[in-house]
Amino acid sequence: MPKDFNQLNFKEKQIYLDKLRHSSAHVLAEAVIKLFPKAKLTIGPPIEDGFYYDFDVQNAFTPKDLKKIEQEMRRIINQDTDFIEREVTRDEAMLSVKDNQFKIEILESIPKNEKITLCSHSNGNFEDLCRGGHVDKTGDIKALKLMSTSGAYWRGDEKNPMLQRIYGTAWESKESLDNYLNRRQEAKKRDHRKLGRDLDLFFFDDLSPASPYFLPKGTIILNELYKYVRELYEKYDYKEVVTPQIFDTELWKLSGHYSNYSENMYFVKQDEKEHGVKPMNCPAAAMLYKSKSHSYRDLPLRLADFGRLHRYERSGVTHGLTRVRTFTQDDAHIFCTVNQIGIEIKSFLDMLSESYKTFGFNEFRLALSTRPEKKVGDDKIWDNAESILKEVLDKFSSDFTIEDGEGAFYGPKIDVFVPDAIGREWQLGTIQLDFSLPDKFDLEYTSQDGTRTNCVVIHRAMLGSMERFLGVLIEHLSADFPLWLTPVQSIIIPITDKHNEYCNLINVKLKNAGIRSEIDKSNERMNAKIRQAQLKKIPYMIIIGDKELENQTISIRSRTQKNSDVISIIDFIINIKEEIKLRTL
RNA sequence: GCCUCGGUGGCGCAGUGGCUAGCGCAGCUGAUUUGUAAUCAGCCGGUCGUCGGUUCGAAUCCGACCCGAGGCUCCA
Repeated sequence: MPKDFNQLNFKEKQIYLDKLRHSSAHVLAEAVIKLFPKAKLTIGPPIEDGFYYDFDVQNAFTPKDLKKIEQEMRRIINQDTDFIEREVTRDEAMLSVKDNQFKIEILESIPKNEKITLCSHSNGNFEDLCRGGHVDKTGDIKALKLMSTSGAYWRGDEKNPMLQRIYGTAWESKESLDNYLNRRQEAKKRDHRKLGRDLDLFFFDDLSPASPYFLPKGTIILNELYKYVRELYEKYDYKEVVTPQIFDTELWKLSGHYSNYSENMYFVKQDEKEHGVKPMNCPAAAMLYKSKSHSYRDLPLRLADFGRLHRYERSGVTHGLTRVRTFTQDDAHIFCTVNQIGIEIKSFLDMLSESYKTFGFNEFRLALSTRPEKKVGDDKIWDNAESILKEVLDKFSSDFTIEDGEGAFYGPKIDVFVPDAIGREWQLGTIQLDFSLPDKFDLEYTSQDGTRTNCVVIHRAMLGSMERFLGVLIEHLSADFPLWLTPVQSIIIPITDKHNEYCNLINVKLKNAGIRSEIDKSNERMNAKIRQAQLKKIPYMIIIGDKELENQTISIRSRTQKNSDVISIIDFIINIKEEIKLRTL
């Protein structure tokens, strides 16, 4: 560690850690070569919190190998030799990697005018083609741990050979490493898959892989989410519709999904005809729009559809609630004129940030994706659309990224990303312009001058997949749901069973007030009941004993506050209803 | 899809060729009637992911398949 590491600012620390991790990757490479002389080196960059190195080897590394490799790395680090970079000619570099097709490929991809450097440590015993950027000595790697192995395709392309990757983490001090490992432990506790089971929210089963079953408690949360979105729809002037689930393949041929998306679709045969289960709502929305003729006066028309979607996802990519094969979205399609695009997008982003704030997602990332190579519509339309999106984004947020060429073939889009507990980012909201759908489905309106004009379609989802949103939300809140969302809002705990009757009375009052309340009449001591309630993350515990019965009061213990308040049932109901209504976080 | 690891009662785990496969939690029954995070006791529950093979004998070894976990363009 540089003496003044703690004096460095955030950016400088990052730069130092990158060097440290990149250096660690070199040490890893040396250790692997020493233990597995036939291994071929490929690339070994620093990543967030660590580094990896991809090797071309016969057999995959086992956990035992990992231990041995780590030991060898320790030895190299203890030797505390200097990292040395030297510039070489292209020919010299080529000679040094002549047996390694991967390095040759890398070398060939380096622009002609760029310098070529080799880096070494261990007194020159190990040398690797490398752009540079190391710590001074191997001994500067103060804390290190190999984390895992995995297969990884060369350059990430599954057509390429698969390499074996080793992930590691490296830090400037032992404390930082411990800190990091602790953080991972904590994040694991927030894993929505675990919490979902523990709190009886949902489960999965082999007979319908990657398809969640929502238990009553999970369903309450989902329904509260729908309810909230519907309230916003009211406010922002959307109309909700319900559309079919399964369509004659004709529709998917018309929409283009049959040729572009069929590998992600489920098909069923009935009456000698092929039908596709919908993976998206848009064709149905288009049919709905077409069911009557429209005037410019009808626009913008915002049609919301919570339709259930099915998408076949490859077996290796599904993940808890965040990547499933069947889900619903708070999906809507906005049919509008070209001139209305800007204002519609602005209004949507307003609604989106209003809702994200309600959930405590104060930091989300916006990404604008622009025209890809394969696209419909001429450049003029795209120029216009992209500049509208940029303009809205500029006004809306100082901080968004532009992903060139990442747009859908039918139009540019803005995606909203939110990180989960372990730092993985998930796309939640999205807003996409579509120049293709109106054309394919003849979505027209009669304009002021009586001519028929194609409208513009905007696809948009705010929370995105409701299932994914719930998954990310569970991790974000550690399942400490705000009162309005939580399945059981209060639990009444009688101290002995002679208090049961009074508890029944309170429960009826709470239920009449629309509060989701339960009584714990189990044959347990109060302490155990409190523990249960805490573990189930129930916001309010109502403790009832002799005192409460006598004074006709209740004792409140909240999940965050041990000390209980003794208040009247009326006051409690007033407070709790206010908290629900305001959707207090 | 591909690579590695894994799959034992509802959940979390132990058990690596040999007696009726264990433990904790949960569930059920009984006793206890207790003031802010676990009362005690008893009972129920498993063809060890599925199918096939090796073996006198398989949860344990081998193969296939299913499911899950961590990864699979953060570039010398």
